[in-house]
Amino acid sequence: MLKEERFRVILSQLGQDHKVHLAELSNVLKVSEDTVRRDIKELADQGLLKSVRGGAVPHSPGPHHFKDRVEYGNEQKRIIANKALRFVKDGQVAIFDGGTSAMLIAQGLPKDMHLTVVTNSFPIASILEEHEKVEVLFAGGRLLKNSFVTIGNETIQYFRKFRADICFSGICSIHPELGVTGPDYEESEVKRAMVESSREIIALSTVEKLGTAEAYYVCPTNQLTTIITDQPDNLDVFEIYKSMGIKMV
Amino acid sequence: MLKEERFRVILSQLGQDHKVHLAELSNVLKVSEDTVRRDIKELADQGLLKSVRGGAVPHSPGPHHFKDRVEYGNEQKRIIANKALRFVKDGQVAIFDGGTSAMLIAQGLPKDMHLTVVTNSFPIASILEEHEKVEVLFAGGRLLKNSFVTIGNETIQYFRKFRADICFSGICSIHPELGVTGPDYEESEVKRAMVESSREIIALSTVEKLGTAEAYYVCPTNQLTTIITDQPDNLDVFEIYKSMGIKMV
DNA sequence: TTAAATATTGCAAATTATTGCAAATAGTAT
DNA sequence: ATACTATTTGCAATAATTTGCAATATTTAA
Repeated sequence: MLKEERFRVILSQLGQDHKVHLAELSNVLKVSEDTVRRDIKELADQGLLKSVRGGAVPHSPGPHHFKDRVEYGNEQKRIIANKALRFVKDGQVAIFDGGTSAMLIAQGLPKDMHLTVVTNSFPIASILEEHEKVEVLFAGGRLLKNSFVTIGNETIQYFRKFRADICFSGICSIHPELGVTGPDYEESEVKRAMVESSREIIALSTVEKLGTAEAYYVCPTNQLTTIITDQPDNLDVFEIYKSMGIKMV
Repeated sequence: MLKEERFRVILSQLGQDHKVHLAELSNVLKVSEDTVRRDIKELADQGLLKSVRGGAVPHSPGPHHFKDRVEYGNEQKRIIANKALRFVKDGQVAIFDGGTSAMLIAQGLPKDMHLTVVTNSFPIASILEEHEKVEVLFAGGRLLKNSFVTIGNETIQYFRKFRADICFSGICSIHPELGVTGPDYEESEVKRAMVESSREIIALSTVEKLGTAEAYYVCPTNQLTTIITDQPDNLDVFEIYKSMGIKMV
């Protein structure tokens, strides 16, 4: 088999799956992983792909570039996302935060739903590319590289300009008296801006986070409209929140 | 068997399989591998195919759906990017626009260079993820989905907040009297904001774009500091720009 | 932190290219 | 047809490239 044939296979699979693995290619092409590695290096030098540990990804970041970073395996979050989808209605303005839960919601949105989404998350913007009727308004700011979200004062100011119908905010700690809190100062500040810019606030959490608190304050608990967890809606721990007028799902 | 007949067979098989192997052809054509090699060399000289180790592949290689990626390897733009890299200095604040030229520059930046990059392009932000010492400030705004850049008033306002050292702006039309112009209204507006926020402005263009004009105005030509093209710096057409105090590279 | 997975490097074997050359072939003018 | 020349072909020696392997780093995940 010619080297060029291997190149074709590699690029072709990359075009299809948006990623290739060394071991897999080694099997398919019947050559050693070393050779595949060398092939990938050569293609990378030509700018045709980007070599990464264990394989390669497309070099020009297309629609799927950020999506592929997500772990979709988490069943809890998937349950939460499915529950959350019921709350979005056609024509709304929605704020999505940068967590993986919100990402799964975006992923699950009907392709023909008309929506305006305000977000500070590259992955979410990337996912919504395929949703033709969704207009994406992206919050500028300083880029947090590992998580691909923007933060900082600019981001906050951007969210403040909106009055959204609904806001999906990922897992923070929620405590009846201590309020909603998060582990990172700047991200918590951004979350507050999101929450304060929205009429309806859907908190996405797991039961373990209920009744706990962390260092940085986001908002009072009674500001939440709904708390979505991965559990049935009739747990005892939910009572205190229900009594505060929060819908538990 | 005539040489021409062999040529026919080779090209025919190439059209069918997108590849030919020396050993295989040697069998089919009943001639030595050396002869096949020489045949292929001759066809390659005529530009009818591309000779590779062990055989040959079509001259414009690869399936068509990779055209966009192949365009990435565009030699012209690579030349331009290499020239442009000399202008970036450690510690600067740089504005990058959303074109592929600017993308190639970002890609070529030394991994250890300390830099602040302001951009409205997802791909550029993504490329710069690996550059640990580069801080990325991302301009918010309405997301243009197909090209993954933000545009609109918000984007413009974001750029206006900066006073950058250097700005890399991709191919627009450049005319001595009519100024710098572009084919899209909103993108041209954003480009203007970028240009007006920077001390030094490096225009990335090809010689064909020089002396032409399009519908939407970006800035006066003499506002440009440098024009980088894929050609040597001593062309006659460059004189008019040099006389305006613009550095031609 | 350790343990596992992946990368890098150097190297020898296998494959393919290149070169020079002599024999075979084809073309041409007598 | 013959002699002559130019081209083509196959072969052999040599050079270059590619490939897989093993030993050694390096990175990642737990």
